[in-house]
Amino acid sequence: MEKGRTAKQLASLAGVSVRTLHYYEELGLLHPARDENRWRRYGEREVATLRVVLALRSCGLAVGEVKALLDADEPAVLKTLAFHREHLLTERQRIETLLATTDTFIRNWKDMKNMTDEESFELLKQHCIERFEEEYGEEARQRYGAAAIDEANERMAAMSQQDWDSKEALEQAIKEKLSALLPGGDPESAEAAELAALHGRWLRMHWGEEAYTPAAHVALAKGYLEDERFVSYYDMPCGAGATAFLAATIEHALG
Amino acid sequence: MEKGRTAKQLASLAGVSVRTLHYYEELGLLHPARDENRWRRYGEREVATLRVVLALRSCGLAVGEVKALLDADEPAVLKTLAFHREHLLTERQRIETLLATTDTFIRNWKDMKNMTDEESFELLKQHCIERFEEEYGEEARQRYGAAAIDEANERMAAMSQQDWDSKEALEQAIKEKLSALLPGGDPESAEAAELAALHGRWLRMHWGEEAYTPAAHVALAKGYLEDERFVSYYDMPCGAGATAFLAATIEHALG
DNA sequence: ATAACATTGACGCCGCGTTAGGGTGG
DNA sequence: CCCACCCTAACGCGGCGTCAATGTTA
Repeated sequence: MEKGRTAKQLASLAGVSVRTLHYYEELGLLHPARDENRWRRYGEREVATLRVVLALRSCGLAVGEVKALLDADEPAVLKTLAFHREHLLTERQRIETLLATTDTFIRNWKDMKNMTDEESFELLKQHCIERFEEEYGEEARQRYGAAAIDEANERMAAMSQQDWDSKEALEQAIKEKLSALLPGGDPESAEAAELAALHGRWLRMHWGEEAYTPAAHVALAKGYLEDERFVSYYDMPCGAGATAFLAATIEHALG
Repeated sequence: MEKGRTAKQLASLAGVSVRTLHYYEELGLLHPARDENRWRRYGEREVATLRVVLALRSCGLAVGEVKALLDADEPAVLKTLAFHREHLLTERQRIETLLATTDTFIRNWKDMKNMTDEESFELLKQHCIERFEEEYGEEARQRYGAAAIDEANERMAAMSQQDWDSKEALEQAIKEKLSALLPGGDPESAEAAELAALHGRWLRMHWGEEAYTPAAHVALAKGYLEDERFVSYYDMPCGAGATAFLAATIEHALG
């Protein structure tokens, strides 16, 4: 009889499976000793670590995040927990939306069959808003404030089919002009000023005429450069440096 | 220019990726025609189908469930949606619990380090309750009523460490006796009556002394046989037919 | 020629559950 | 000899995203 608990012993003590212990070890959360037959032996330190891990998991944190917290100090832990709390609130909101949608379909399933283009267009917009939220939501809220994003979303949801089409066309036109100007182009040329104007029209569709100011436009463009996902939104289809070029263009035209 | 939309056209029309269209086709949800170059051509029928698929997906239904609903009649659809709604309610409750747990840890993270055995024991019980809910929750609520299950969970959460240990010991003893008696044993023997008595003690720990009646005990045992997960709970560790033997034992001793 | 489409095929993500195949302890 | 435990290695799930390699159209 060696020192320390075996896998099964710790597993039933902690209420998890042996596989879970192995998995946590694979990811570097646990480091049990081994006896002469390579059997894992969990000492008091591992038991304590596992307790912390399970406690943090019970908040819904991902295992990777828990790993990062194991060696973190208190402020870092609190920051992660607060961040995670926001995530949970978003999740709850998502569930609420799913419930509402489900209830709608339960109430009148017949309408599904004759769903008009109009109704399915609403779904499409909803879909796009959700995609944005998933991809950029958190960053955008931190950078521009939750109220601004919520308002932009509402504005999008209120768009007519025509509005929508011209928004898409505008995005297409911006990318095409950007692609055309990027190789060796001058951000201070007249062509570039047109590009900035196109982007301004696009922005006004999202923010509304009243909320738009040239200064805010320039600030937004600078903000783009600080988030790689925003950067890749233009760089990926138009080429490396596209976002920087666009930002320079806007700053020269409006700054 | 052939008839019907190409993949990209339908994708941007519907607001999903081309990969998604391919995936739905793999699973048999869509069946686009092919032109002479094997390019997919989506006709009006596929567009309509996709609309239904996305609508049902927007309720949070799994793709497999959506597939099953494509050829289903209205009552079947409504039944699935109602079932799904219950699932969403459970999910929401889960998020609420995670939020509460997270808030607790945010309020006093220091206590984590000195978490006593007592507190981590509470977590263990919570954990076990959740595992039960995931595995048997829905079936059990349908069979025995939500109130009974909720009460059993509360009773479990209120158990002391001693109660818990004796509950575990009891489960162990039941399985051992069942394993011993199963090969050729007689459900009407005195040994078998002891087995039924052990199971009765276990049940009283879950239901409480007042709620227990021999008749309900017998009914429960019969209920075991109608859910394969309950059956395998005893059959898997003790051998095939263990649950049936246990039920026969209980019925003879108490019926 | 170039770019923007199209095709099939396959890996990756997360958190384990679940075999499979072979050793060890009591 | 048996059984309960130990080990490693690997696939599987869901819903696609994301290459990769190759062909087609404008």
